[in-house]
Formats: sequence, C-alpha cells, structure tokens
Amino acid sequence: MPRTGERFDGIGKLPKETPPNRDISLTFLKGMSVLKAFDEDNSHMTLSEIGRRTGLDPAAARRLLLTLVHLGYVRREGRVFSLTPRILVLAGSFLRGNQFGRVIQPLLNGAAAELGREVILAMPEEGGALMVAQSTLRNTGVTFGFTIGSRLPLFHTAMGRMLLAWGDPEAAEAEIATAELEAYTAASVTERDALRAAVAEAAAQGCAVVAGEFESGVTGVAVPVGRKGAVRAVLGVSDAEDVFAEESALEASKVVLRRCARDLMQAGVF
Amino acid sequence: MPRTGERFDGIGKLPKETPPNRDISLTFLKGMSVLKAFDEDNSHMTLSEIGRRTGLDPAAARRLLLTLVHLGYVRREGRVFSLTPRILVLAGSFLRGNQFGRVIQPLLNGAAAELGREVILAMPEEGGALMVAQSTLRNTGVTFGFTIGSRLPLFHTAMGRMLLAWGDPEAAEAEIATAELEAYTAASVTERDALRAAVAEAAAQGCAVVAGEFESGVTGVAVPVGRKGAVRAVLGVSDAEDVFAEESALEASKVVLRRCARDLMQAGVF
DNA sequence: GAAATTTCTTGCGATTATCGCAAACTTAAG
DNA sequence: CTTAAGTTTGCGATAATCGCAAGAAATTTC
Repeated sequence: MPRTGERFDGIGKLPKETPPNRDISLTFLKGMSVLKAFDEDNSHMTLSEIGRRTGLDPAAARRLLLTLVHLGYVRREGRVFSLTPRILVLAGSFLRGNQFGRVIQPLLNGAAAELGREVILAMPEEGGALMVAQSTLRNTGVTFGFTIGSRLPLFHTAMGRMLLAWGDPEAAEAEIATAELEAYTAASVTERDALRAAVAEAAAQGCAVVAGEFESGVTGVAVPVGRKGAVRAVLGVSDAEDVFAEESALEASKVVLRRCARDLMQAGVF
Repeated sequence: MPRTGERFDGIGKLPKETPPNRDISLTFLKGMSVLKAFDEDNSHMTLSEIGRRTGLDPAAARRLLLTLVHLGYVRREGRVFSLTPRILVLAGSFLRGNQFGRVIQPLLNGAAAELGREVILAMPEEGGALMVAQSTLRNTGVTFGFTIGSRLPLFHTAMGRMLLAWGDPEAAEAEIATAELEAYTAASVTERDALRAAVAEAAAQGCAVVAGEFESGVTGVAVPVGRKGAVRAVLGVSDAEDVFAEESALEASKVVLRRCARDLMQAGVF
C-alpha cells in the first residue's frame, strides 16, 4: 500500500522518524504550520502556494486555511490569503502578560534617554535573537526596517553573539559547529574557529562588541540579562562605527546597559 | 445518547448552532482556543485552568498544550504553562510582510517628530481598536502600559470612535445598540443616543476628539486611514486635556495626522 | 503527619473528524 | 480557442481524536 499521507513535522520538513506520540495533535500541528507559512517574504499567498510550502494536500491546506479565516487570523481576498492584524492580539498577550508595557518599556526608555540611542531587547529563539522590545526614544535609522518579532542572526550581531556566549555552552558549540555561515558584509567572520574565539571573548568580557559584520559601518554593543549559562535576554544598542571608536562612548553604553539589565532582573521580569 | 462532547466555537462560547461545516477543522479550532486562552490577565496557567477557560476536557487540553510546547510557542515550568516569545515571530511576519518596518514606521515617526508627540496606528478588530504600531519618538507616558497588540475600547477613545464613524454604518449601529457600555471615567458617555451623536459628529468632521472619557485629563485626537465606509485604520495622538484646549494645537494635530494618513494611503500599504 | 481533595497523566475503545484522491469546475496562460 | 494550472467538492477508508475512568501525583486541609 502506497503511503501518500505522511507524518508531519513542520514546513517542508519531511518525516524522518515516526514517533507515534499520542500527546501531540497532528491536525493542530498542521494548522500551525499553515499559520507559520506566512512570513515576511510570503505575506500574501495563494492556496496552492501554501500547499506547497507546507507540504500539505491542497484540500487539507484549504480546510485549515478556512479555519483560520473563520477565526479571523487570516483574510481572503479573491484567491490570495494573508494575515490579519488579529495575530497581534496573541503577541500583545505575551507582551503585557510579561510586564512589557509597564515595567520593561520604561526601563528601556530610561536607558535610551541616558544614551541618546535606541535600546533593543532580544530573547533567544531557535537560531537567532528575537527582538521583543525596543525603546521608544528616537529611531536612529540604524535598525531601519526592524520591528518587534524581527530575528537577528546569532553570529554576526552583538546581541546574537552575546546570547551564544551567555547561554548553554554546549548548545552554542553545536550551533557554531553546524550552522551554515552567511556573510552579510565583507567584515563578517565566517570561520568557525574565529567565531568560537569571538564568543569566548564575549563570555569573558560579559559583553559583546561587533563591528560592521551585519551592516557595514555599524557597530553593535550587547550585554546579557540573566545568569551566565542561563541567559534570559540581551540588551543592545548600535550606532555608526566611529561613534564607538571612542572608548568613552563604548564604556558608557556598557555601563548603562548593564544597569538596565540589573534593573530588569530586580524587577523580577526575567 | 448523552452528547457530552459538543461542537466547539471558542473560549467558553457554548455551541448554539451546529453547522456541520466540513471546511472547518475542529481540532485546529480547539488548538487555537488554547493558544487564545493566554491573555494579559492569564499569562501563566495550570492545565486545569486552561481546561476550564477553554471548556475542553483536561485530557484534550493537555494534548493540545503539549503540541504547543512541542512547537515552542508555549513553555512549561512545572505545572504552569505560559507563552514564549516565539509568538512574536508570527506578529513580526504580519508587521514586516505589510511594510510596517520600512514604510509605516518612518511615516509615523515623521508625524510624531512634527507634533512632538507619540503617534499611534490602530486597526479595527472585533469590538475594539487594535494598536498595530506606534511612533518611536518619545513616550509621553499617556499611553503608559500600552503596547503593540493592545486593544483600545471603541466607545470611549478617539481612535475607537473614529473607526466606528468611518467604517460600515450598519456594523457601527449594531455595535452601539448591543454592546454593554462601560464607564472608564466620570466623563465617559454611556448613553447610546449620545454615542450615536458623537459618532455622527466624527463622521461629519472626518476626525474624532474625545476628552477624558478613557483616562481622566487625557484628550485623544484621531483621523481615519482609508475611504469612508471602508476604513482600514486610524491614526491618533493623545495628550493632556489643556494642551488640546488650545485650538491651534488641535488643528495642528489634525493637519499632520491627515497628511500622514494620506501618505500611508499613497504608499499603498492600506 | 495523615487524610482528603484537587490536579495531572495514561490507556482505551468508540466515534468521527480528517485525509488524500479524483472528478468537476474555475481561472489563468499560451 | 486550447491547454494548463489552480481551486472546490464529494466520498469512503483510515487513523486521529475524544471523553471517560482509573491510577498517580501533588497540594491542601485538618
């Protein structure tokens, strides 16, 4: 008998093992993969596109999609489907449920005011640093195009490297050893040993400074939030390289960010 | 035969009609209701709480929950479940997929710089105005505690009233006629006829001004984005009442917000 | 500290929701 | 106009899900 329908474990990920786990709902899994199929580069999709992206039968994809439409998370205009803002309600639940509005945001704003520079908070997330909040001071343009929910690369940003350095060492090593290294700029470090050294340096310093490896001419500074080995988040700022070339500016950033990190811990939100 | 398992249509919402719609996936529906069960006031829940909130059998709730844990959207610490930041990835997909980072945010910041005051963008969402973006200038403290994904009431905020006035008139009337009116402050208008008049006024003016009905001493100003009768969003600012008592400040806000609304339309994002 | 209560987990068989196919139908492309 | 691609619907086989109920594990109460 030809098994056409296969176990399912995410977008395009073909079933390798088949653990008959009765505690995981297959249908829900597939539904979520349909929701996940909408990303920055695929915000508007037709049914067959979604079917292809998720590896689902068009008929199945359609039913899950219609369920999402029914719930109001997806809109349908003719033959194209797209997310509605309702998805932000879920995000808002996370943000406000974790005191982002009342506790975290003011602390970020305070640090940003001191530094005169935008401060960003990111949390670890599957192969990246996930932006979860940013100060509402003045947008410097450096982080142009990035919003809450943006993912920053682990290897070539200060925030990413700090997460690696302050998290589980084994996980970091596994990441460094296996991930494919993409060069964003000419300055991007793409040798694994050099990356290990950079991460070790950040671990030793308790802060990471990365210059021009993600965007040319831009330097990032990041400090950890949480205990070493159990990092909960990172705080970071970025600005033109020559700004941080001055030692005092760099030092000031570290001091303020560290104090902010401590305040976040003391506020009990991390 | 005792029907114990019932059709399902959301949190706590008991099944009224039972359309055997083959195009809606029941399991997915339930799974999403588990996800939805996490909100601002219930960010950390135990299994049985979730079961109660969703009306699901504990066993079923558990399986759906474990599915979410498996996917990384929910974390489990002992017996309490809570959302992880991964939920923000979905939000980010919506935001960046709709040009929020690169187009909308700069326009908002521009308007905010002109006004020296935070500008908020909200979209219509089931009985409320959903905050989808805010300028990153300086937080005035007026919107303290509100973040992306926050829902503002329809009746007692300028943004909400503008949405009512510029959207489908029948829907607005239905809303006004049936919704229960909650008074946030002593100034809150709670008579339906008075609300109808206020909404009509906003429709006539093409902008809404609401003073102290949501927060005492705070006035909001809002203008629509989109065609009348087919509003896509609203732009708003708020500040202390006496600030807007001066006619020139009010006018300036309207002018800048309207220009921003026009730019948003021309940018093709709405 | 033991009993009582609530909560959580697991197994199971009945039920039924879901699946993929294939055919009908629609829209786009050549 | 013909061909191709995409979408919708029906259908029956299959397998996933369901609620229950019993057992285990906490938590609370006395």
